[in-house]
Amino acid sequence: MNDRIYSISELAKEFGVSTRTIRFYEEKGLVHPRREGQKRLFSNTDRVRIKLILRGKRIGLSLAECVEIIDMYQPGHNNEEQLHSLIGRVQERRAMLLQQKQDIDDMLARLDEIQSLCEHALPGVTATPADPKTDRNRL
Amino acid sequence: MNDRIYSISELAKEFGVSTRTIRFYEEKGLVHPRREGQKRLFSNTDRVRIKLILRGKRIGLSLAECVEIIDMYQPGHNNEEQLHSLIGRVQERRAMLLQQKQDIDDMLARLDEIQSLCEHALPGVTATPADPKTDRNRL
DNA sequence: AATTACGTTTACGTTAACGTCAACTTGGTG
DNA sequence: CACCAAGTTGACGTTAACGTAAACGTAATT
Repeated sequence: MNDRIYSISELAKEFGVSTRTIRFYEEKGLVHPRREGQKRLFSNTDRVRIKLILRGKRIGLSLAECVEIIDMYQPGHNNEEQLHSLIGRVQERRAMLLQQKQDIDDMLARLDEIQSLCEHALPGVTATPADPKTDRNRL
Repeated sequence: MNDRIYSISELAKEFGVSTRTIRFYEEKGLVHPRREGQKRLFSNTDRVRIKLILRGKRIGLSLAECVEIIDMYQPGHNNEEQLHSLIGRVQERRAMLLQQKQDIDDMLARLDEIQSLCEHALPGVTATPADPKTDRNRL
C-alpha cells in the first residue's frame, strides 16, 4: 500500500523545491505531516498532494486554487445540494483549462512562426532533423 | 490598415482590466502609447500587445516572460549567433508549453473522475446529455 | 568533546502585479 | 461660468509565495 514515510528534504529533493516551501505549504494547511518529536513525517498522501500542487502551479494556479481542485471531492460531504454546486465548479474549471489549452496552442503557433523566420534568415539552413515525436509541423 | 487609435478606458473595457493596469504596463515598457498633450493614444500595435500579454498571463506567465515571448523576434537584430540562441529559447518555451498541456490534460482527467463520482452519488442521475463538441468521454 | 548533517521555530525581507487614494488638468455641455 | 467625465501623476498599500538569517535541537560520526 505504498505507506512509506518521507523526510522533508527527501521530498524537497524529489520535487526540486526548498524545504522552506514545504514548510510553507504546511503552514497553509496544504499538507499535514505527522510529528515524531519535532521532525515532520510525510505520508504518501502528503507527497501526492505536493505533486498535485506543483502541477497546478505549473499552469499558473494560485495555491488556493490548487487546494480547491485537490479537495473538490471529499467523500462524505455528499449532500445533493453540494454535489450539484460541485459539478458546477468542475464545469467552470474545465472551461478555464480548455481556454488555457487554446492559449497554449496559439503560443505554440507563434513560436513556430518565429522559428521559421529564424531558420530562413540563417545561411546554412540547419533545421534540426525534426524528431517525429515532438515535431509540431508533421502531417 | 486598422490604424485606429484607442483611449485607455476603451482598451480597459475591451479586455476587462483596469486603467491602472494598462498604465502599469506602460511603466514597465510593455506598451508605448503616443501622447496628445497628457492623453495616451494607443495604436493597434499596443492593443495587440496587451492582448498577447493577457493571453500569456492566463497560462501563468509573468509579465517579464510575456514580453520575452512577444519580443522574441525583432527583425534587424539578426546576427547569426543571436538567431541560434533565439531558436534555443524557442525550443525551451515549446517544451514548457507542452508540459503545461500535459498538466492540463491530467487535471481534466481528474475533473472527469470527480464529476463521475458526483453523478453516481446523485439520486436521479442527471448527467448532462453530453455535448459531442466538448464531451471528453466520447469515443 | 567536537564536528557534521539534518531538522526546527521565529521573524523579518522581497518581488510581482496591481489597488487605492488624493490632488490636479482638460475638454466639452447645459 | 460652473460642472462633470475622463484623464493624469505621484505615492502609499496589499497580497501571494516564498527567501533568508539567526539561534537552536538531535543523532550519528570522528
